[in-house]
Amino acid sequence: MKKKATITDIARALNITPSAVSKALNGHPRISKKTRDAVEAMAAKLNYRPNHLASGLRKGQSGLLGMLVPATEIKAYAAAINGAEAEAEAAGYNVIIAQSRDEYQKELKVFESMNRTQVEGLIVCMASTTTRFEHFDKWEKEGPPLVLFDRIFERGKRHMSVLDDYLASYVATEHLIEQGCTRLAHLSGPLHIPTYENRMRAFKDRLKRYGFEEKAEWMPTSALTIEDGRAFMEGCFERGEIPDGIFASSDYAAFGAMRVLQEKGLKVPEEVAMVGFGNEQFGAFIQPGLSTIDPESEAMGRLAARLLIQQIRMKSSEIPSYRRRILKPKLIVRESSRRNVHT
Amino acid sequence: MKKKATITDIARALNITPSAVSKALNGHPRISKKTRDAVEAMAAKLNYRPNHLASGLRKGQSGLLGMLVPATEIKAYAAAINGAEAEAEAAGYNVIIAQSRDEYQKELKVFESMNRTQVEGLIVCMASTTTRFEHFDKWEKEGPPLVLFDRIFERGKRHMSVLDDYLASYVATEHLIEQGCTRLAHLSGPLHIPTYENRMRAFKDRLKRYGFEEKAEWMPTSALTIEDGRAFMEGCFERGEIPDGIFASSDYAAFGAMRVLQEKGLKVPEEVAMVGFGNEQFGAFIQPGLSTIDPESEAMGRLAARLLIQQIRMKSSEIPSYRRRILKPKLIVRESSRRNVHT
DNA sequence: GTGAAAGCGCTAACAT
DNA sequence: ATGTTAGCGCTTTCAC
Repeated sequence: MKKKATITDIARALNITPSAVSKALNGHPRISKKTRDAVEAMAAKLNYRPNHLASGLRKGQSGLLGMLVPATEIKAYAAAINGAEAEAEAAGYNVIIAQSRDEYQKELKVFESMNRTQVEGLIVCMASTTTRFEHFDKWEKEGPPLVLFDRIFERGKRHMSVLDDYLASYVATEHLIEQGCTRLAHLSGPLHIPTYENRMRAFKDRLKRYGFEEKAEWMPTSALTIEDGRAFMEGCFERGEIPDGIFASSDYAAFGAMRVLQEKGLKVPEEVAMVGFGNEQFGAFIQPGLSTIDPESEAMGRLAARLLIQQIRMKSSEIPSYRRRILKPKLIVRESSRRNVHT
Repeated sequence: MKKKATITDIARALNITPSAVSKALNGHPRISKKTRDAVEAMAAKLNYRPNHLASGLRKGQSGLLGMLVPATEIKAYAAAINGAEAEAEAAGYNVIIAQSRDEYQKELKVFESMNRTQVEGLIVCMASTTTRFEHFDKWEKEGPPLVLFDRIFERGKRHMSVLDDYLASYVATEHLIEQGCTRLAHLSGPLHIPTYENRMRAFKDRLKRYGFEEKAEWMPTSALTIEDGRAFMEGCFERGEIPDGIFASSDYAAFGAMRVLQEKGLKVPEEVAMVGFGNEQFGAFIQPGLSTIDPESEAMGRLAARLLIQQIRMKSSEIPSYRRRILKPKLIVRESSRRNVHT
């Protein structure tokens, strides 16, 4: 591991000054083709690699973007990361990933650490347990640009890249109704997050439209995990009231509920039709295959990164109005909701 | 977004010098408790955040580790990333993740980019298509420390954190034999990667030990995906020879094979017992549940990071002998291989 | 078209 | 115990 070559080394070897080398390397216009070629040749020969720390310090930029997600195992977030990284790479940025595990305290720590690391921007999907937003306010006042994705909150508008959750829920609920379901349940996440609130609202709107009953016990708001799904379904059996259609805001919850149904001997989709959310990999593997909403997460991540990079490149003088990118969900129909009612 | 406070600002406000502030902030011993307290108070008041770029430039370190994996969706790699990040965070490092998509060319690019980004060390799981290793040689000659994990190669020894693949395969194969299987197949990856070679060797050793037949058609070496698994199984049906036990080096391949068996009406595990590899999430969700080898990936990632950080902190003068961490696999028995032969 | 000089924010001798 | 000084590698005016 020998010492690395610097522009000064190149300069010395060529009998010119570091500043000329810097200009040559950066395609500065006022530099002769001859020296530019010489510099490039020498750089290659010395195996020169620009030092990002030095140029970053000088230019006040780190070349780093931060991205905070609840967990990287969740398919939707993994895909969003891939999208954001692709976009970032194209723009010459690296991405630092952090996870909140859906814990507010961890989220705070990540904000701290991202701040220290001098990221030039932050992409955030907030933790489900986050109900205070001072850290966002503070960041926006003092820090570099920030873009929310997937989960958002409304306190003060912000840049965001999100799914059209109302539409997603509309489509999923309509689909269940088309399949002949009339006694519908919706497993939701916390309603203080507009993401889930929007889905719940669309769900209720559909029920109202068709004159179907709205049962509070069939609309739990903390039902995102397999265990939550199981618990919900077991509760239904205890109360002796089983819905004939379930739209869950998470594939995991849908799976948990489905397994209980199967254990109790009910048929999916014939007796209970199901639609999940998130297009997790396992949904295509289980039997019956789980119908689901594909949240277009890769595109969501890509757009979030693009939005962020736009902010960064913008002269900070002219603060732009808050921009949002809203993606269209895609319903994926598999066996768990297909009853072949009409042909 | 106002200007950030620097140590110079703190120094000015306190009428001392930047270097005193620096020392106070870094817990340097020869500084009075009084000034230390004053500095800390002022730092808090001015909302000071250390600039990593500056200190990094000065100290010649970036605080960044690189990690290259084939793909982040694979459970084993996601877990390894989590492990490595936990370890890195504890040591004050951030981790930059990159994916090769199992393509040699992408791997080369990532090496380039990691070099430019001034990472202080690199953790690598090579692409399955990588058969030339010059970039490793070059990195090791010129770059910061490097640790291999999961997949390794033998050309020149290197630091590594790996599973005991021979043992994993031994255990899986023994388990199938215990369940009464005698006509065994093994779906493998490319044998130029010792990871797969070791598994294949253990598999063959077991067959030999028990005097079972070794059929070339039952030991494909490019069988890691769902499609590969399907293709293998379909081939078996075409040839009219079906194994009664399959150990696959990937849960995906196992799943593909299993689905074909089920489509053809064969019972798993009664007619064909199956064990996969990787402990993918879906394995617990499908029916029958897929027995598998848990590669202890999180620990593997953690140990890789620990090994790397040790190298980094070591005086580069004393080059240490190459260290390896070898993890014990865990067999997870689910329904796909459980025949209740004894008991 | 190229050079000289200053400095980004921080740290580490060395001095006092 | 604190200050002085120098410089990490690079970029950027501003001269010439």
